[in-house]
Amino acid sequence: MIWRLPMKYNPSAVEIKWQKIWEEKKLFKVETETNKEKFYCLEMFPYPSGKIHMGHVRNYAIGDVISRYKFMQGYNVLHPMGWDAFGLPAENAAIENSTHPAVWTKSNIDYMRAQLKKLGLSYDWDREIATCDPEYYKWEQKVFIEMFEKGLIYKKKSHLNWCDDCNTVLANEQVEDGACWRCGKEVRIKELDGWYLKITDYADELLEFTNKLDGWPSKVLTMQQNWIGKSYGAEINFRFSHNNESITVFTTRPDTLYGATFMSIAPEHPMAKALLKGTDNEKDGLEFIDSILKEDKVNRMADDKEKKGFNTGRCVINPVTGCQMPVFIANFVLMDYGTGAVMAVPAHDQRDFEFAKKYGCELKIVIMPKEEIKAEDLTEAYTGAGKLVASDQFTGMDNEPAKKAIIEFLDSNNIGKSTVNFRLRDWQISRQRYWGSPIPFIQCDCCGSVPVPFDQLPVRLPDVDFNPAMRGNPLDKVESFVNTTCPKCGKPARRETDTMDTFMESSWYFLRYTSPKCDTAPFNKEDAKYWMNVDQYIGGIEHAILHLLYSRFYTKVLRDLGYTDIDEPFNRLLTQGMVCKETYKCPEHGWLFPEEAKDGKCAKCGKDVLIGRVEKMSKSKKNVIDPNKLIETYGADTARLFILFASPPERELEWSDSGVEGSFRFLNRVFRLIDNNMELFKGALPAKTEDELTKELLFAMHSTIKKVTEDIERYQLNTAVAAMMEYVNSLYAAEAKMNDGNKALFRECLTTLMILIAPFTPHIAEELWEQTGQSGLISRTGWVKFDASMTQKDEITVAVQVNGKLRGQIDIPRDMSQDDVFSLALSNDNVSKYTDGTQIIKKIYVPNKLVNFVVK
RNA sequence: GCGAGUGUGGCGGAAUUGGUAGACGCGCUAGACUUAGGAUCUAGUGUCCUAGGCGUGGGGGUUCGAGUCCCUUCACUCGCACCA
Repeated sequence: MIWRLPMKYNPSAVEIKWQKIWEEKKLFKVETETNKEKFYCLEMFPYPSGKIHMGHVRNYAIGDVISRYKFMQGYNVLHPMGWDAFGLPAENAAIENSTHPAVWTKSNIDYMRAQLKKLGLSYDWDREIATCDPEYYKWEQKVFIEMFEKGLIYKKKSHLNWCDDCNTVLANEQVEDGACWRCGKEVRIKELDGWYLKITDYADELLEFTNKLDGWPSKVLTMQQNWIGKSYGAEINFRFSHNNESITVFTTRPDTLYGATFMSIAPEHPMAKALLKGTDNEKDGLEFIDSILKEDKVNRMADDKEKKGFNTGRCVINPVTGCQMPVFIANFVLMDYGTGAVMAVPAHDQRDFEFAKKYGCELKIVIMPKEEIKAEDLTEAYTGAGKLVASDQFTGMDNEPAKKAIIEFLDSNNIGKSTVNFRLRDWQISRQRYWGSPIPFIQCDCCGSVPVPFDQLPVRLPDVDFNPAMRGNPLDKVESFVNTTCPKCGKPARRETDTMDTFMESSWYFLRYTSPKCDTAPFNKEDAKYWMNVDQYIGGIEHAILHLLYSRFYTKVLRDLGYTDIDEPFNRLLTQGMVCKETYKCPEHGWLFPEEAKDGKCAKCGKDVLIGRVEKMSKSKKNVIDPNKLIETYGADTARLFILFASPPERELEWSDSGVEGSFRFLNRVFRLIDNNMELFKGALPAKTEDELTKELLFAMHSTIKKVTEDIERYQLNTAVAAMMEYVNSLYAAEAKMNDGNKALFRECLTTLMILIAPFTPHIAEELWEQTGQSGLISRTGWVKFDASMTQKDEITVAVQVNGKLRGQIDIPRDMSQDDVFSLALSNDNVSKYTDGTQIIKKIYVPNKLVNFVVK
């Protein structure tokens, strides 16, 4: 802790002063009429949870450097901020505190906006949006109806987690040990209606474009590719032996069809109960289905879950072998992948193998590897490549070409066909919750689901009194909201009370920013055309799948509805790493806040504190640093600088209090350096003369500009900061040697320093700019350019190696001829020690860098 | 299990194209200034038996030359996970 603040640099006064000036001058308000090239820099907007945390600070500090840098480079920069304002926490807080979610949300937004302003971020606050604003969700509702009309939305029943007491659907993560997280009631699976968006219609395009998003981290693209999960295979029909019906399976291994000895279907499969009808075991079978469906989804999908099945007593006929295959209902078969039924090939699929061992099913080898295997010797399924055996006319074929051949055979006999399957499922957007955008539909007994006419949008959330006794969806109980008339037939009808998943709002907010006040459409087409795409998007890796995939999908939908021409919203994506910190634990009091663990003793009991692992900052582990306190102590500039310097943006950042102090020290050094030389900025300076120092200063200045510029371009902000620190060190060294002839140059070096630090620590830069009497604001000053010729030294030190080992260094004039370099190198005392009496068989010269003699 | 990533001093991290490993910062050591120093400044700081050797998780390879490329192995992190 600093126990005496340095004399002149007073961050809190400086920061408040400049934040006020920027705001008054509307410095970052977007220009509308301009010839400048545009740059759209966007950070993921926050959920207004109450206050900003360090993850936000890191996200926005990175975005701010990029925006301010682009701004100084002369781009017309769009750098907006807003609020992902719908969602569960607001509603839970409302119920708990008997306040309306809108009130809670608004006060959080006001508080967090003030916090962001304290960080000195260059947002155009005139474009601020909050997604709970009816002027925002109105357009979402309109687009929703248009999607419906285009066949991209449907309603379907499916099996979901349900709590009887709360009367609502629960997400998987809201089920704890099979019970409701809020009331503790046992959760059951219920078949329920929900609204779905047909994201699967876009699966192929979403997948294909992952190959074109070269500004995205490959990690995110790989995750999305896996999520979409395209696989090629076949659909094959199997006839039942007891009636004329058939059942279809999906398989990626049609080459193993001759080895299929039984079949497994999902408990939810529509045929499951029908199959049991009339069998001896009907009652047991139905009980088995119920017992599986009763389990919550998390449990059922658990890692080490034992495979369980029930033999229905029915059989299908293998279409190529004619064999009878018993049909099992099995707990591990998923209804929402493929067809919900699989042909089981126990010799060549590990799951089927385990299942067959347990229930005594036949194993039949049809793929033979080079080293022969026998069914009775198998301890696990053989899933590798090989030649087909016991497969009629396909016997002897390699299994890969056999896949195609068997599909062709099935196709020509109307038994099956080649098909593509996706892991991606349609997007279920129904939430039985209040605090979300109402789904603009009316349920009519005669007409079904009828969209609300456009002129009646938005469907606003009705006013509700919240209190702790509330259960279920508040909307269901608002008669005036629910009871309406059918827009089609005029008869009494019920309004839809499901609201939309909040990922809907975040799927298009970046488009709304381009014309946030547009009242005739979701956004103005021309404005979107000018601003899109987002040139740089920055956010957490946790959104790699959901938000980023939904946004890509929604953008394509808007394109197909005629709203835009763009295929993809985000050109470049930067996923910043987590902010982590050491954890502290007291043997008696558990997790401790950093301030409770000072000097290694628990503040409550004095016991020794256990220092735990470095983990992501979280309230539960108490390893958090409050941005407010940080800014109070050191100022926003120090907070920003430390965060940018400590780690490259994509990687984890480990919090370090002494690192923060180091950054604070650096800003003091900058302030003092310029303050010490204030007289250089007052009046005329002597004419320039050239000496050694001139060369050094020119080199330092131009190479630092080059390094900082190039590092910002490639988003290596930590090394950009390091370069500025190095520059300041060299300026201090030069200051001691300064004479009249290079005062003017030194002044130029200082001016350059202010400009270079401006995107990183804008307040101190602005203050020094003013104190040194420069005109205008530094935030509006052009970025500095470097002269490449100045970044090269005339005298260069070249490393001399003998057999790859460093033996000496020589100073040469730049671009000396190769032969001269060799002879100079050989004349070096230490080098000649290793070359004398040997035969030089090879000489290597990397110009201006390195010499290597290979000797024998 | 599948996929991706990471591994460099006491610590956070540099090394952009295969070319002097350890920039910059933290910490530490010594000194200066000082009533004092947790401020500031100066010098030093990978390691060892200090000629020189050894050093980027381990082993092997390619190369005049490898933190960087290839093979192999270990450890950790993240994502997905009965996806047929």
